[in-house]
Amino acid sequence: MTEIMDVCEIQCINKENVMRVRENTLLAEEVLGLSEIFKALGDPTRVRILHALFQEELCVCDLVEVLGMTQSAVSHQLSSLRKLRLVKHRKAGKMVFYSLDDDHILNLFAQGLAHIRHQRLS
Amino acid sequence: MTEIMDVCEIQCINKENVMRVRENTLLAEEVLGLSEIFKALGDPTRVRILHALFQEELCVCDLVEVLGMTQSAVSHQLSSLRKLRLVKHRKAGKMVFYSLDDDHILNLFAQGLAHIRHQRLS
DNA sequence: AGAACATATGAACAGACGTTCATATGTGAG
DNA sequence: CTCACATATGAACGTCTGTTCATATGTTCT
Repeated sequence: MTEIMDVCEIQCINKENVMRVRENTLLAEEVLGLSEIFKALGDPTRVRILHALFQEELCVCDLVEVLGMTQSAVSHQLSSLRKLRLVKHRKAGKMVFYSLDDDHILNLFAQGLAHIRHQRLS
Repeated sequence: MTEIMDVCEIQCINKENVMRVRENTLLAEEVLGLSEIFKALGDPTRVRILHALFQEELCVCDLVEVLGMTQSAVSHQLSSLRKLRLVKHRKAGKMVFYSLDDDHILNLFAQGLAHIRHQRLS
C-alpha cells in the first residue's frame, strides 16, 4: 500500500544557489523603477519621439509632422514621457517645446542599439 | 464674407527642424528592435529573472523558489525571454538550466539603475 | 469680444499582456 | 511499464495600453 501523497511540490531546489541569489536581490523599489523606465522605452512611438528629441528640441507640431501621427496620439505619449521625467517642456506662446530631461536615456539607446546589432551578426 | 475653410491643419511646422530630424531617423526595423528589447525588460518579473540569471545559471525550480511565483508563470516568462534570445537553456535530465544569452543586457541594467538613482537625487 | 490655432485631456475601444488553471511532454527511478 | 517529478504550453480571464474621437484649455491676433 502506498501512502497518499497530496503534497506535490518542487523538490529539485539547489538551496545554495537560491540563497546566494537571494542575498543579492534588488529592492522591490528598484525592480519597479527599472521596469518602469524600460517599459517607457518599450513602445515604437515613444522610441521615435525620444530619438527625435535626442537630436534637438522640438515643438509638438514638428513631432506630429516627423512621426506622421495624430496630434492627440503624440500629445498623449508626450504626457506619459513627461510623467516619467524623461522629457521636459518649455512654453513659447501657443507652442510647447519638448526636449530630453535626462542624458542617461541616450546611453540606454546606445546600449540597446548595440544589442540589436550584435544579435543580427550572430 | 469669410471664405469657407475646411482645411484646418497644423501650420506652425519648422521645416528646417523637421527635415534635419528626418535625415537622421532610425530604420523602422531598428525602432521595432529597440522597443522590443526594452519591452522585454519592462516587466518586474522579467527584470527579476534576468537579475537572478545575471548572477548565475539557474534551473526553473530555483527561479520559482527565488521569485516566489507559480512554476507556470515563470515558465511562460522564460519562454518569452528565450524567443527574444535574451536567455539560453541547457537541459540536464529532467531539469532545464537557464542563463543569460547576451552580456549587453548587463550594461542595459547598469544604465537603467544609474538612471533611477540619478532621478532619486534630483 | 471672437476667430484661428497649438496643445491637452477624458472617454471609449480594440488589442496586447501577465497570471492562473488544467493538462501535456519528457525524463529518471523502481 | 508505471509513477513521480520538472518543465512547457494552450485557453481563459482580467488588466493595462495605445490610438481615436470629441472637446477643453490657453494663446495670439484682429
